[in-house]
Amino acid sequence: MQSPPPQFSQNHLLAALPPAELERLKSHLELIHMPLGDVLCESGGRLSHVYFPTSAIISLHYILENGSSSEVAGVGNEGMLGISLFMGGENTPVWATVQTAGYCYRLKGPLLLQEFNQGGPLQRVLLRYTQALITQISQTAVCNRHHTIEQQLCRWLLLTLDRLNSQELVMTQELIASMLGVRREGITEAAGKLQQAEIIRYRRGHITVLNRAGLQGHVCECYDVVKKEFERLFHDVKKF
Amino acid sequence: MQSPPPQFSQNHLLAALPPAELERLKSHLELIHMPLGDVLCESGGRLSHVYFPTSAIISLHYILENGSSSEVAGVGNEGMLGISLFMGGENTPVWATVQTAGYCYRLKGPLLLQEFNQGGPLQRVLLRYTQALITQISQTAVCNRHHTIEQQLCRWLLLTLDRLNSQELVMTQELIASMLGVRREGITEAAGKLQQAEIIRYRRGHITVLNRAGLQGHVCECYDVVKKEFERLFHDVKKF
DNA sequence: ACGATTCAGTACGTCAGCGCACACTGGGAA
DNA sequence: TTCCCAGTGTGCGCTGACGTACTGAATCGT
Repeated sequence: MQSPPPQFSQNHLLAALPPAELERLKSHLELIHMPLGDVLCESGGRLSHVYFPTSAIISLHYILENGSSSEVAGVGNEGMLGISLFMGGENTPVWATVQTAGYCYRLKGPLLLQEFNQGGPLQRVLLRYTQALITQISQTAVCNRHHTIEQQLCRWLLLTLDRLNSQELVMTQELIASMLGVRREGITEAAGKLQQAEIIRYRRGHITVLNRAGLQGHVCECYDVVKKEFERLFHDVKKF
Repeated sequence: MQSPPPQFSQNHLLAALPPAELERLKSHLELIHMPLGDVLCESGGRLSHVYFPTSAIISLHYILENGSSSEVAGVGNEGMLGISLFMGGENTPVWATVQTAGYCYRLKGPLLLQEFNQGGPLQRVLLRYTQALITQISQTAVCNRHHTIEQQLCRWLLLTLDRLNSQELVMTQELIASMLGVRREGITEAAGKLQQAEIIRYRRGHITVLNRAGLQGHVCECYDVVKKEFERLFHDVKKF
């Protein structure tokens, strides 16, 4: 993966901060590379930092006693990992793993908390993001109940595409299945249909999206709801 | 419904505030009765107030284009309705309806926002609650994917029981079905099993829980996760 | 007191997704 | 080049939940 050199502004939350605010944080923002599969946080584990992805994608999921699991939300360059640090609980039952290798900026927890408690623009941006995250998780809950695997796969692909600059994602069917909390065979079947429709191409751990509009034709409304909510919440964020 | 005269402290969030803080708010807290089925907020609608239930229970649910829906979380005396007012989005895609008639205290939105922005104990309590709500929604998402209707019914009953002082709830199977986002017949079947096991008794819109421990024997882990997370987050809240 | 209405129970056939088993194959490691 | 195996494609039978339709009974309004 030859990523271009990351810019602070690639992360939408950092980009939403007033220049002076960002400038003040810059010296504390540490750039790190996150390898695929890295576990950033286990259930109940404490995060030492908060992470602002630029090219990496982090998956938030819950794991059940019997070992099965589901992603409840993803975190890419539109967001951040570690809201529990400023929300007050310090940790949560969530697992956070690296779904797509790439870069993040990170900030030490205590420092972020201190900044958050100033109540300035950073606080407003982080709270807005948390609000958007709640929508994403809620929509996932409804989607899990009512929509087919194929629809959910499309949703997941579109959300992931939006976080990448590429049309190709490195991702096995097994991995996607564990994200969505379904069988690997279920993904094989759904992906097969999309492949026949020439919407995607699958090649041993590499998915290439040939026709983004095609995906949008198969996706459930959940994608749009989440997308629009993020736009709504961050469209005018600078005004505050 | 002859509820006992509500006390501020019946709502756990109000109870978690330092006495001085609560005292200051008291004159603005308006007690209102909420009838069953009342719609407090439609998708994208703006709330004029935030609500702190004492005996009422509010259901948060998402409605899909095809009309089907699912509850993503419930709000009883452990919580509040209206987090979007201080999180910054002002509204969300959520619907809020009264699931169990009863009393709430409410506070005008702008006033709450002003208090929240002081950054004091109220802010900390509200953010902690939001964090707990996220856990509840996330667990619902996973539960929707992996657990049977019967398990989910038990979870829902237990969560509802915890918010009431009574062992009897006024609730048709149809209504429960729409909460869980399943068919009414699915609830009939699951409730039938629980009834045969003498765990509950069903009588035209009235459920009586005969054996709470029995419910806990049939419930999935999701109930405990949510319960414990609330306890953890509010156990030491006074310290802050 | 009685009819209307709402609610619970039952019985189909159908289907999406599951669990399991196994066969194939592309591509990296030696 | 060859081997090996992770990743993918299939084919079962099974089951939980769905859609639909209908019955019976309890409660409410008049």
